[in-house]
Amino acid sequence: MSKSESFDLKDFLPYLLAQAAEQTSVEFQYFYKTKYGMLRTEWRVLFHLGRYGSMTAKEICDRARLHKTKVSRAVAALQDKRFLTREQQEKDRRHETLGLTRAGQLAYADLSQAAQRFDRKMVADFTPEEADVLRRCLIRIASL
Amino acid sequence: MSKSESFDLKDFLPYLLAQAAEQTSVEFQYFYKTKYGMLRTEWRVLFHLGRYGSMTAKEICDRARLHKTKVSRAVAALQDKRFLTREQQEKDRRHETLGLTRAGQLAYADLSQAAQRFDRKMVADFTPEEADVLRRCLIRIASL
DNA sequence: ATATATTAGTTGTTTTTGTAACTAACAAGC
DNA sequence: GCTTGTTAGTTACAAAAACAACTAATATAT
Repeated sequence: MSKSESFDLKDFLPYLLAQAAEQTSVEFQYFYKTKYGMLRTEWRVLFHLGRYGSMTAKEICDRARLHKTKVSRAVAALQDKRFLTREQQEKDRRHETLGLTRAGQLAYADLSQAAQRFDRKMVADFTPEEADVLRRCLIRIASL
Repeated sequence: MSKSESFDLKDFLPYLLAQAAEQTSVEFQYFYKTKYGMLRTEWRVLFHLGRYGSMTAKEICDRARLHKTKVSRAVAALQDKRFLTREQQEKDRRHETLGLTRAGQLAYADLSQAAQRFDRKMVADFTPEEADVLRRCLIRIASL
């Protein structure tokens, strides 16, 4: 049997990663999409503001590795939902400081707790060693 | 420090999976997109036909866990590129058997070898044990 | 035999994403 | 000052994905 015949998509890491990511993404969507009508980028932006406090869109782009147009649209959507407010900075009016409203903070608290429970539940399927290896491998791959 | 404050997106498995999948996907795109002008679904369909031989669109849907509209459009695109041909089955004219042309087989050979090299290069960043755990974890997560 | 349900596959419409071009504000060089 | 360049953010348009509705062929039940 030649090498090319024995090779299978099921062994191909990019394929496995895509399938695994898709699977968990669909499951976790229940929390931000069904409950809050958010898109994935919106949840990520909300998370960054909730976790690290007020910051500008640019800072979110850098920290979350998200393109500025995605962030721009997510911010607009979150503002529509009354989850965040913008405030233009006086000394440099190009910057606007983004901050969560009370409703935004509540959504963050709810979602981040759901995320923690979700994560713990996923990890529970593996031994601590496996979970540790998995996490480290993913971090390494993601930061190439 | 409360639990919710110590929790970070960077520790959240669905996030890590998405980032890792995105990263490898972008890299591997060079082969099927830049070289052959294919979309990801097209490459997957091509792969299934190249690897397992002629079959119907439905069989590809089932094996590749792909929605029928995606497969339908990928098949049409691959046909436009002269990579596959369709043949209606006589005993049930709803089915059409899809098969690769010579050009399709060459593209498959090229891409599947590129995939193998890509995979080996990724795995080389890890110990055999790590790679093994990673693969097994991903398979488990993907098949939930 | 004919009405009903299924199945394979396609097409159309709406969302979402990606990319590039744009505006507004500031900074630097001369 | 006034060009030129940069940066933050938005907008507009094109590519792609998601979802629903559709056609055609066959199978099933009465």
